[in-house]
Parts: sequence; C-alpha cells; structure tokens
Amino acid sequence: MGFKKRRVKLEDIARKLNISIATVSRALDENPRVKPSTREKVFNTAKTMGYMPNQIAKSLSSGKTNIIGVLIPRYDEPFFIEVCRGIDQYARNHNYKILISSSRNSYEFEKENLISFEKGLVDGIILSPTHETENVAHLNDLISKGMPIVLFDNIREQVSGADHVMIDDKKASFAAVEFLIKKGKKKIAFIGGIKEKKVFQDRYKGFIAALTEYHIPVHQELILHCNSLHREFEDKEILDFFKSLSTPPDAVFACTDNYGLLTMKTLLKTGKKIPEEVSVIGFGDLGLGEIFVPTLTCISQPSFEMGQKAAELLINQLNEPDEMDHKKTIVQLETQLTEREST
Amino acid sequence: MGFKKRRVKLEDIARKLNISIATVSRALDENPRVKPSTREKVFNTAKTMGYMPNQIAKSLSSGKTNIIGVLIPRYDEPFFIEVCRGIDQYARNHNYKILISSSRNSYEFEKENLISFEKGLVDGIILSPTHETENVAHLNDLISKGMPIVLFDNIREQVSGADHVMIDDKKASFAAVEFLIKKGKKKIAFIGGIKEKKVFQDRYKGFIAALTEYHIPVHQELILHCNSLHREFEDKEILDFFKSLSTPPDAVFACTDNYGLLTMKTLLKTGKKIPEEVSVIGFGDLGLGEIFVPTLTCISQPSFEMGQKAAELLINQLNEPDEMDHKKTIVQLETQLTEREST
DNA sequence: AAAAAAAATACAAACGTTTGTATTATCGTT
DNA sequence: AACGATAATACAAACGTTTGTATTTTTTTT
Repeated sequence: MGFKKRRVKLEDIARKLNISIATVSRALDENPRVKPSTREKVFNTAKTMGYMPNQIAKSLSSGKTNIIGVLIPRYDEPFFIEVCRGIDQYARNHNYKILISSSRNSYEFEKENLISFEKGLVDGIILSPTHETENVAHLNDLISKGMPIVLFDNIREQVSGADHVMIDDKKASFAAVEFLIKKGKKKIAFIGGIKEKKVFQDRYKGFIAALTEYHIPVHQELILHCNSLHREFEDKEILDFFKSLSTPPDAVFACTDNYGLLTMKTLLKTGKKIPEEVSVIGFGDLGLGEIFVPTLTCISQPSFEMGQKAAELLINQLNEPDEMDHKKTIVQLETQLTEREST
Repeated sequence: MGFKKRRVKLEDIARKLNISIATVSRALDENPRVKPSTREKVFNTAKTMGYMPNQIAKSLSSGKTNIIGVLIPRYDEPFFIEVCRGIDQYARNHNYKILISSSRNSYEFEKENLISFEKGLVDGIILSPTHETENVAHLNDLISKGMPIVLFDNIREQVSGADHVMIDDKKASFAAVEFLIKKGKKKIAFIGGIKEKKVFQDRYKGFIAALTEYHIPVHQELILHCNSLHREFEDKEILDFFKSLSTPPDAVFACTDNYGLLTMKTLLKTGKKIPEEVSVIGFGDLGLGEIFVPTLTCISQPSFEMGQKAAELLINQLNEPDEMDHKKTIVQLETQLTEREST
C-alpha cells in the first residue's frame, strides 16, 4: 500500500513471455503474422496481468482519437440534446465517442471551444453555430487545416467545405400556417426566436409566404421575435406580448415547442379556450407538447435523425482517403405536421 | 493542393529558429529558464507558422488528459442534463473538459463505458449507476486501480473509496407529504419510479414515514412504482393506475416532476380540478413544472449544484498528492419545497 | 542434408511532447 | 585576462503504442 499505481503495458507482457513488444502488439491485434500459439499466450497473460491498452498512446501513434467533437449553443434545449442522442447512437455504432461542449450562445466561447478541439483531441466536429456567429472565418480556417466539419441547425451558407444537415424551415412553417388558414383562421400571430438565427428567419419567411399566398394582410403587432436567451425571460417576453395586443389572435404559430407551450400557458391564464377560441401550433415535437393539456399540434422535426445523419456525414468524411477533395454535401430531412388538441 | 495537411510542431519552430525543441517547449511554457528575447522569437514564429499544440502528445507525456468522464443512465431526463451542466461549468473553470456517455439504463453498457474510460482517456469519473447495477465489483475494481470516482443520484453504499453527492431523499419526501397532510389531505397517492433505484426507495420511505407519523393508514392501491424506462410507456402506466382506483385520491405525491406532470395531465383529462379537488406535488424542479397550467408545486432539488459539487470533489481527488489514502467524502445538499398552484 | 521458401519474430523509428541533466555562453570579479 | 558563478541552451530519455524492415526460425523442396 501507499505505492503509486502503475498500469501494465505491452512491455510488461513482452518481458514476462520473453518476446518482443511488437509481437505482443500484433498478437493483441489478432494479426495473422503471429503464431496462434503465441497469440494465445499473449491473450492469457494480458488477461491475468490486467492489461488495459492506453488509448492516448494509441492515438498519438495512429493519429486518430476516435472522438467526435460536438458543439451546441446550449444544453438546456431538448432539441440539441436530442440531436446529440442521434449523433451518439450513430457514432457509438461506428466506434466513435462524442465530446460535447456548449458555446453558451457566445461567439467567443464558440471560438474557444473550437480551438480546444483543434488541439488534436477530436477527429472531426459537428457544430451548430451560435446566432452571434456572423464571421465564419474561424470555421473556414479550421476546414482549410483539414478538420472535417458538419453543420446543423443554424447553418451558415458561407462555410464552404462543411457538410450541412437541415430541414426546409420555410416550407415547414408555410405548411403550419397554411394549416391554420385552412381551418379558417384570419388573425394569426407569429412567435419567433432570435432574429439572427437562420432557422428563425426561414420560419418567418414561411409564415409571411403563407399569409401572402392566401391574401391575408400581415399585421406587425401580431409578430414577436423573442430575444431572450434564458428560460426566465422568455416567459415574461411572451406574456407582455399578448398583453400588448388590442385584440387577441385566433391562432398562433410558434417557432418552437417551448414558445408554443409558453403561449398556451399565457392564453390559458387570461381565460382563453384552446383550441375553441385560439389555435396554437408549435415547432419541434420533443415530447413536451404531448404532456401539456391540451396537447400541442406542431411541426415534427426529426431531431434524432438529424444527429444520426450528421454523424454519418462526418464519419464518411473521416473515411475519405483524400480529405482535400471533399465535396460539400447537403442533406435535407423531411418534416411533418402532427395534429393534436391545440388546433 | 491535393497534399495531405501536416501540422506544424515544436520541431518546425526549432528548426526555423535554429534552436532546440526543448527550448521551444520551455519558451511556450513561459519557463524563466529561457531568455526573454528568445521567448519573443518563439512566440512570434509560433504564431506566424500557425502552431497549435498537440493535446494527445501532451497527455501521453504528462499522464493527464484533463478530461472528466461522465456517465449517466439516460440523456432524455432533464435532471441528468442539469447535473452535467453543473459539472461542465465547474470543470471548465478548472481547465477540464467533460466526456459524457449514456449507459442507457443498462448494467452491461455501464461496464462497457467504464472500460472505455479506463483506457486512459479520462483522469476521473463522475457516475450515476443504473438501477440494474447490483454488483459494484467493477466500480471497486476501477477504484483500486487508482481511478478517482464520484457517485451521484443512485448511490451504492457498497462502493468504498468513491465520493458521494446526494440529497436526503427520505427527509425531502417526508417534508412533501407532511405538507400535503397539513393541508388536510387524507388520501394521498404515491407515484414512484423503478423500485431498484435507491432514490426511489428513499422517497418511498419518506412517504411512509410521514403517513405513519400522522397516523394515516397506508393504502396499497394508492401506491404505484412506475417501471417504464421510456416516455411513451410512463404515460400509459400512470393513466392505467388512476383508472384502476375505485375512489380518487385527494392528493398525489409524485417522485419526479415528470410523474407529477403526467399525473396532472391524467387528472385534468378525467375532469378533476387541480388543486381544488386534488393536490399534486412533484420532485425535482427543472423548469417544466413552471410551464404547466397549473404550475407544479415540488421539492426543489439542486441539480446544477450537485453537478458542480461532484466536479469539485473529483478535481480535489485529482489534485491529491497521494491517491492511495483518499478519504471517502459524502456531501449532502439541501432541498426545499417550492409551492406553486397545484397545491 | 542442404538450399530455398515461408513463417514467425525482433529491431528500431516514429507519433509530439516534457523534463532532468549536461553543456555552452555570458557576465561580474579580481 | 582568467576565473568562477550564473544564465541560457542543447541533448537525450521518457510517455506507450504502431509498423516497416531486418533477422531468425521453421518448413518445404530437392
């Protein structure tokens, strides 16, 4: 007791069996170059000595860590967690692990995290850029240094060389709003998110496009671009918005499930009946909408599949023989409208 | 174009400046042994050449990866994500990164993940064992090999040498039930989780203790130990439970916020008024309870702080000069009752 | 039984750092 | 100007693997 623990390494096995380290290494690899009987011996002593390979040494030698870096803007949004689950599942099945970091909605933290990824800990990166990320030079830099990257969610078109996984936000929200219109709704409110995020811009475009298509005038007062980055404030922002309206809407298109729920909560508090007086539709479909009373109609976004797909694209890049001539691929996943009680 | 990218390394800087690698290494470390003027030169050329240190090589050399392995039973439970946030925050401030894995509620996956951690990728581990984890030999093994470990949530007393972070589940649920009793409730239902988890056992004990203390008979039919491991089934299990009751309870103590919400949803569907006819109290306080209508009274559990504390304990262990004489420390965090509309 | 072919193993360099020790350069002292 | 002291730098081993090439052993062929 009191001694520092020393891991057993290849050398220890080699010494005990009076053979070379190289042979031990190859034996454990089941390399056909080593005689079956020695392989047996090596396996046995490795087991009895409690050998555990050193991943770091392996990585240094092979130049691969088998780790995928994942950078998301925040942990406390089920969408991102769900994407991570998808990434994790695909990665795990292909012998990769994932290292998740949060940029906490900050461009500076994003850069900081990417630098730490760049130090060689990860073989590639899956990233949802923050809304603050105007300048994408740091991403293009990384790519030009040979780092495989896949973007999802808040895509930046200017990033060349990175694969994209996305949905057609404009089309999906058009469908949502069209659905409301076909139910006879005329005063449709829009609850969006941070204006700088491409997904929210696109969802807004879809909203406007649908109204235009059906010749419904756009009322600015019915439009809210929610700016809060934290739960506590979102609540208030939405409450204030509905209080500010002279006449209430007959339907609300919320750009996320969370906004949808907060909307329903606010409306219920003010005595409105859902869906009788106001219909509400959300975006995302991450389980919460099913718990609420009434349950929330929404656009179902394949979050888990986005993660899987992103991992697939990245691992494909990692397996490309010549990283230099990678062709940017863009995957667009399908959404669908799930009708529940709120409409 | 078309060439494989080669990272610039210390050797490249050394060659360019005609000095030794050791000096370059020390210069970048701001080691006082190198002359300020050379340090300057090194910094400059490092910058212009685009040098980025190789973390893997550093780790091999130093024997430290500065990564903390985190193993949770599932991703889709906000409690665990919140704990991870806490860990992440503390770790980041102390120059550690976290590598999160999910054991997906399976003992086998837990072992598998721990083995992959053991390969030297992480300096220490923060873990919430699965409910299946009866045998803790694999944990004691790891600890005896010198791996620092901190447990949280589903503590296993038999694990010696690992620090624990926990709350007093029995006391907290006693308080919750007592609160209901003092409101005059007599028929209190209990919605628990997987019986094998210590937290649920303790919360059940607290429930029984409170009833006993106040001389209220325990009705078995009012007790549900929810066994589902996935969202879809929990819903149905709780619905069936309430349907099965001959007469409805006047209060429900749910062992998690999620169960609390599902309970409220079920009760509302069957036309019950909350809190007029039935009071509901949850456990956790992770934001969801505030969105629902009515908002959910619950025991507030300091999840984020649990994560921070776990990280603190682990990093303390990592900094102990002699890992062998680590003394197991147990931290118990305080809970409180947050009253909202459901009671 | 010797030579050639094939199989099994050993040697040594490489991966990119860190760090203890040896060496060289610089400075102040006399 | 020579000396010792100190400052600055260089050398080389170490971290634990992998892998190309060289060497040895075994088997096959004649």
